Formats: sequence, structure tokens, C-alpha cells
Amino acid sequence: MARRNDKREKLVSAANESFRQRGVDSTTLANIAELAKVPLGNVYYYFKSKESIVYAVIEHRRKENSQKFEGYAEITDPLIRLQTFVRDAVEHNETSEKFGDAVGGLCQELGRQGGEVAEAASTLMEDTLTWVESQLISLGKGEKARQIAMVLVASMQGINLLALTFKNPNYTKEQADYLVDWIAVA
Amino acid sequence: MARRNDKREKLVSAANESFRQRGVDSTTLANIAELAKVPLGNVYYYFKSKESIVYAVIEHRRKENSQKFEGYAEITDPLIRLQTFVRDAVEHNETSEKFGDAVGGLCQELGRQGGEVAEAASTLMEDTLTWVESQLISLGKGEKARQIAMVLVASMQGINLLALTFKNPNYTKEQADYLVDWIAVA
DNA sequence: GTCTATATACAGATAGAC
DNA sequence: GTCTATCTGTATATAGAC
Repeated sequence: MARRNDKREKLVSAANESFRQRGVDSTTLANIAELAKVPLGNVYYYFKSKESIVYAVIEHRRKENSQKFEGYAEITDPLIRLQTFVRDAVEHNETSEKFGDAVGGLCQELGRQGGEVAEAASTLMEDTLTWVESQLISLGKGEKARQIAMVLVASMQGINLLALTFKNPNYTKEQADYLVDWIAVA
Repeated sequence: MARRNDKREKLVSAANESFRQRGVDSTTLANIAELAKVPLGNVYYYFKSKESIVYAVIEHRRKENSQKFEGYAEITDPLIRLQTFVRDAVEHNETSEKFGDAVGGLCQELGRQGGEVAEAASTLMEDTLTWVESQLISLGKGEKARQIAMVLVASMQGINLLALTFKNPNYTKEQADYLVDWIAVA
């Protein structure tokens, strides 16, 4: 039924936003229900537990990321494509300043908790790593592609953490420039 | 009174450990009290709220870090000194695999929350940045020292996040080597 | 399928005996 | 200074009317 998916999607979308902004642990089911304009008790018709919402959010994000990656395919030059991706991800903005990186935040919080949920969250990071690696292969980096991808993704995560920590655009602006230049010579 | 400081320190130490392992939000005062072997109700003789414990832990860590930095002064060659510091910080070990970096974890969690506590946590990152910068000045990097310090600290944070995310020593080992080599030519 | 009311558990914080 | 008992609020989750 269309309605069913509609409400379910609204809940996932609301949870996604709240997890990003406040973290999983600090997000209550009441927060999610209110954001989605669904009565609290009704949440349990769609999800059997809070944890199952976390899994649904992770799946939601994986699909979102796939679409984002597909969007970059429009840029034909692989170097420009990768540089644009990196710049989009680390450019200082209000969102990164307030909440940091969505994938990094989730992996930090769930990774510490361990178990299956942590592994599910790690697939988000792995997807990014794999995409970056394949861009580097297009750039002719060959066997070094994976290692460079790790260095690049780690740097991006770190920059976003510093953006969140210091909330100062000047602190991160230069780093973004540096990283983009570095890609060309790595 | 000696006893007073003794118990207070035990509580701070227990909180420090639990914040690192489970995060601030997931740590309960009961956890802290139990770890410190202090009855729950007694915690409020030493701290007026959970938040005041967070501040105390941040202060505790700042002092710990100062001492750590002083320890590195024994290494006379500034390049070796900085490389050793970096290697110590990112070398894959059970702690980073399970909990990530202590400063990064705190800044991620509290930074998202914002306010005064977030600013207090950011001093931990700033202290590290300042120390790294001064090492780079010793290395003759001059005006570029601050920027290189930012890139370096961001990378270190990112590597630790990947260690936590993938829990795979092979994923981070090469990155640590890469970073140490990079310092020499940056 | 939807929603109100509530059971149950546990968090932070306090009262007050010792 | 120390500790037990407990207040109060709020979280996840469920029962059951509609």
C-alpha cells in the first residue's frame, strides 16, 4: 500500500535528520515521531525497535549516497570529478559546522558500541572508500589507488571534525584547498 | 583534606575512562560511581551535576596531555620527535580499534551539542594543534606551520576514525607509514 | 491501520539518617 | 563526609480501543 510506505519513509527521513543532528543515542522515538508527524505509538507499527530504525536509516543513506555518486558521473574529467567531490564534502558550511560529517558521526557513535550495528554503519564509509578508489583508478593510480583513497577519506573526515570542533571557516578553508591540490600530485 | 581529593580524583578518573569507552551520553552516573567504588548518592557531594563532571574530565585530560607533551621533549631531534608523536597517536591498537581517539570522540559528541561544553572540549584539540605547530616551527616551517599542523591533526583524527570503523589493522598501518613519511617532506 | 493511554525501566538528582 | 532510600522526569515499548 502506498500510504504504508509513505509513513515509513517519513519516519526514516525524520530519524535520519535527527541522528545526524543530535546523534542516535540522544534522539528519542518521540523526537522522530514528532518530526514525522506520526503519533508515538504508531511508530511501532512500522518498526519493532529503535535499533531497527537505525538499520533503516543506514540503508536509506546508502541509497542516497549511490545517487550522489551517480550524479558525479556527469563530470567527465576524472580529476575534476574527484576534486569536486572532495570540495563538496569538506567545504565549510553551516551543516558541517553544527553537526560534522554524517557518516563520520554515525561510525564514531556506533563503532564504539560495536556489534552488528557498527558493521552496518561501516558500510557507509566503505562505499565512499570504494567510490574514491575507483576514481583514482581512472586517474591511473593503479595499485596505489586504495591507499590514496584511505588517506583522502581519512583527511576529509578529519577536516569535518575540525569544522565541527572549532566552528571557524578560516580553520578549514585552507585545508580544503590543500587537499584538492594534493589530489593532483598524489 | 587528602581523602576528599582522593575520591574526587577517582570519580574523575572513572568518568574519563567511561566517557572514552562509551561516550558521555551513554555513561550514567551509576556507571561512574560503580567504577570509582563510590556510592551513587555520594557523587553529588563532589559534583553538582553530570555536566560539571564533564568539565572536570576535560581539565583532567588537558593536564594529562601537557605531561605527555613534556615527555616528548626528551627526543632532541624535532623531526623524530614529531614523527614519534604521530606514530604513537595513530598506531593501530586495541584501544583505537574499540573506542577511536579520545579527543576526537569527545569533540564529535559535545561539538554537536554546542554551547560552553563544546568550547571546553575544543581546547583539547587546540592544545594538540598548538603543540604540533610549535614542533613544525622548530623544523623551520615558519608561516606554513599552522596550516601543516591542521592537515596533520585532521589526518590523525581521520585515521583513528577509520581504525574504529573498520577495526582492521591492515587498513590503518599503511596510512600511518604514509603520514610519517609525509611529515619529512611537507 | 491508527492512535491514546499506559506499563516498565532507568536516568539525573535530592533528602535526610548516620 | 558518607551513604541509603527515594523523588521526579523521561525513555522504550506495549495494550487495546477505534
